This record gives sequence, C-alpha cells and structure tokens, in this order.
Amino acid sequence: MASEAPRSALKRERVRDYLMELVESRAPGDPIPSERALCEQLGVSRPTLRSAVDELVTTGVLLREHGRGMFVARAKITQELAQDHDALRLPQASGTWTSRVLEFDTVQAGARVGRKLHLSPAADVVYIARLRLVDGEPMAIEYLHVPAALVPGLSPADMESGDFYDTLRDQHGVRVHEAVQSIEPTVTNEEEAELIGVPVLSPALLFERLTQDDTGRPVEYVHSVYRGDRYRIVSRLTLAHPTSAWRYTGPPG
Amino acid sequence: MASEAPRSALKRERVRDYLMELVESRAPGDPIPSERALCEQLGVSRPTLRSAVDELVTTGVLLREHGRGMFVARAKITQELAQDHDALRLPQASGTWTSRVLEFDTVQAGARVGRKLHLSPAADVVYIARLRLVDGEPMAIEYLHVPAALVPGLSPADMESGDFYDTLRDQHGVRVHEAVQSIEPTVTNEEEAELIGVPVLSPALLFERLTQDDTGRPVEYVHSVYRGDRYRIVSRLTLAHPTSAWRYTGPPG
DNA sequence: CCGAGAAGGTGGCATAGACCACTGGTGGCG
DNA sequence: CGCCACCAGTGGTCTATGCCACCTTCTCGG
Repeated sequence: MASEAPRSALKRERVRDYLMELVESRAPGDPIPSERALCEQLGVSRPTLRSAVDELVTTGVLLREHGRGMFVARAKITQELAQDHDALRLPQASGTWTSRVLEFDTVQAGARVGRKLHLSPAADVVYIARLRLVDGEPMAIEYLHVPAALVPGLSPADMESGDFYDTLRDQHGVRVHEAVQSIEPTVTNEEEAELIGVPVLSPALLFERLTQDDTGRPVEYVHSVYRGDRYRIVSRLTLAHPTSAWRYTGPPG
Repeated sequence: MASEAPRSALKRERVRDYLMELVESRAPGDPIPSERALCEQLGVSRPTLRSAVDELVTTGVLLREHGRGMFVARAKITQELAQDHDALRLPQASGTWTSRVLEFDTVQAGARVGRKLHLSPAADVVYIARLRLVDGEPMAIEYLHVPAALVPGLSPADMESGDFYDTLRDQHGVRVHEAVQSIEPTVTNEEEAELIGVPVLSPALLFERLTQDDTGRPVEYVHSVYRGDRYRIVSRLTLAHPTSAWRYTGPPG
C-alpha cells in the first residue's frame, strides 16, 4: 500500500536491454550464452527470457539455431538503420538475380484472380510460384498468374532464365506497357519464412502488381514477398512540377 | 517406437487456425470469447493460447483491449490483402492530412545528420518530431532535420499547417527539387507503437529521405515510420522505354 | 436520483518444470 | 583406420498456476 512504485521496468524489457548490451559487445556471428545460462545470470524464468529473445530475433538482432545456440546477427537491424546508413545493405543494382521455379501449373482462374485479369473464373491461367535469388541468396517469393491463352507453350525453364517481359515480347508478342503496383509492410508466415530463409514473423515487403500490355489487356497478376533484412527500395524523386511520382506516398512535406 | 506420427500439428498452429475460423465467422469489431474460455474450449494452457493470439494480433487479425476483451480487427489483415483487394484501405489521395508537432528544437547536427546534410557536426539544425494524421487518425511519426541557417524564424505552427515545402519556398526562398528516398519494412518499437496507436512489433514502413533544393544543397533529412495496417504505397508504372522508375524495385519480370 | 466504491471479469506478466527435436562431438565397434 | 551409434547440450513447445492492472457493472449510501 505504502508507496506503490511506478514499476516501469518490466522484466522483459530489462532482459532485452541486457541482451542488447551483450550483443553490442560482441562481433556479428559470435555466439551468446545459452538460454538456460542467461536465465540464471539474469534471475528470470525461461519463458520470460525467450520472450525477450523473440523480440530481438524479430527485429533482426539475434539469430537462433536449433540445437546449436544463439548468435549475433550479421546484418544491422532495421530499427537502427538511421544510425549507420551509409554502410547498409546491398545496393539494389548489384548482384545477379536468378530464379527457381517451385510450382508451375495451369489452373482455373477462380473468382479473385479472374476479376483481376478480366477473365471468367473458369478460364485457364498459368500459375507460377518462384523463388528470386540474388547471388544465390533467397530474396523473395513470387506468385504469378498469367492468362494461359496469352502464353501457349510457356515452360518452367522460361521462368528461370532471362527476363519474363522479354519472353512475353519475343515469344508471345505481348508488349508489357503499364502496371499498377502496391507495396505494404507485412511479416512472414511459415511458408514464406521457410522459403526465403528468415524467421517466422520477420519484417517483409508485400508487393502486388497488375500489369497490362499496350492494348490495355491484363497480362499478369503478381503477388510477391520480399525479405526485409536484405531488401529495400531506393528511389530518386524530382519535384518542381508537382508530378505524380513525387506525390505517390502521400504528403511529403 | 512403433509408428512415430509426423506430428506436424503444433498446438499453437491448431489454436491459431481455430481462431482464424472463429474470426471469419464473425463481423469486424465483434468480440470473441475470453482467453480463459478459449483455453477450456480448446484444451490448451493460457500461455499457449496467448502465443497464438499474439501472432494474430501482430498480423492484424485480432485486437486486444486490456480489461475489455478481444475483438475481430476492423481492417483486413495484410496477409490476406490479395483476397480482397478492391475494397482495401483508404486510398492515398482521400482523407485530410494534418500534423501535430511533438518536438521542436534547435540542436547540433552531430556526426550522422551532419554528414547527410553536408554540415559540420557542430552546425545548428532544427529538429522536429511530428505526428502525421489522416482525418484525425495517427498514420505516421516523422523526424525531420533541417539546417537552421536555411529556415530562420521557423516555428512549430509552420509545421502543423500547410505544406512544409510551400513554407520553404514562400518564406525562405528554398525551392525543393529532388530527393533520394529509401523504403523498407520494419516493426514498431515501443515509442512508435505508442504514438501511432498500434501494438508493439506491428508491421510498418520505414522511410528515409534526403531532399535537395535546385542548387543541389541538402534541405532536409527525414526519417519516418508509417503504420502498416492503414497505409500502403500505390504507384502506376510505365514500361516500354526502360525508365528508371520502372526498374526501381529490382527485376520485375 | 446520482455518484462513489466494491466486486468480478478481462487481458498482462511472470514462474517452475517437463518433455520433444535437433546438433555436434565422442567413443566404441567393425 | 573409419564409420556409426550414442549422448550431452541446445533451442522449441507446452502445462499449471499465481498475481497484477484495467475496465465494466452493480450496489449502496448520500
């Protein structure tokens, strides 16, 4: 009854801060003590400690490896991007992009995809799931839907080598012209995490794109998830004349 | 030893799937049973149930309110964006943007910001933290650094009304011309979550922008965090000529 | 009639302990 | 000498339980 301390210091936060200091005193890739050892050092239970570790894994500070231990993550965490920006991440342009096709099927469009592509729900579409890699490292998972009538004879190999838009133009006479794309933040689910090689619930970018050819005909509907720890979007915007590109993120000033 | 079932069904996943069905059978805003009631229904312990709920709160399916209960979230979750796209979120253009200044100070640039703005670390910069709102709802938190010499007499009120770039041009003769911006996914920390009004570790977009005027002089360095459940970027891209804009996300095809 | 306080329900945090699944090293066996 | 089975250590999951903070509602007293 007496004083009732504000108790702003949750154990979980205390543990997290302790771990942050511990991480900063070590080099990337270094192991840190085991969960049970840390519990004893900090005087907290294992679920409490694991909860704090969960947060640091999600924010990209720590890595866990089952049966091996916990390690300081290699990449700088996103939250601290603003503190060490210049030496950050791989530039978009660099690296060699390759693809690995995971699924390749002709299926019925269904209601949702059919509406997107202006097709009947029963119309055939080619459904492709493919992994995008940069220098062999998984970077994104991409799900494409293309009207089957547009791409007769399309093979999985076509989706692994060269640019898809080049293939569309050269082999099918379809000239991609315009696209509407949305981007939003998300977190990885089990499947995406597994394929991209990041923990579940890691920050990621969700792209959705509907592409049209020069006659206004829908060509592809793409839905893709990019890992957030290795990928970012960099754009150069020009103002002066209030162009559409500049304003696209809402009010900048 | 006999058969050793694959046991792919973790309790946590079973609980999550059960909750997802439960959510889909209800309308947005509806309450769902209490944690303790769900535990009994599902035959799991409360920590296990809470763990599953945590995931659904992070992915935007459920809302928790301390002392009141749990509710079906209003916005469609990000993960399911692809399933109901047309009726999604608020369009970028709609809504009235306002700002609330949280901090407004003249401080020394420091090493990092000084490097960005091409200033000495000891040079004065105006540091502004402001909340951006759409129709009164918090949408983003924005941290600006502007060289103090550029904006003599700038007041907090200037940052709450009108467009900052208009203010720069009309009151200080600075004509914003070009910017380099990066976008990446992140999750909210305590401060951001508190200010924006979302749970900690919610998906969000991290913007970083360096703006120059028409003489190439750095004008502002901005770092902002947008909530992911209400905000997305929509852009229209045109191909045909391989312009820079189109390629900015890496290889599209 | 209305306001203040008590009671009960809810989510929030933390504990101690158990067992499972995976990894890597080590020692025994072929 | 080489291979493989075992085992100790690690993270992964789950249980049962307690107490706290917050909100709503009901009731009782003014």
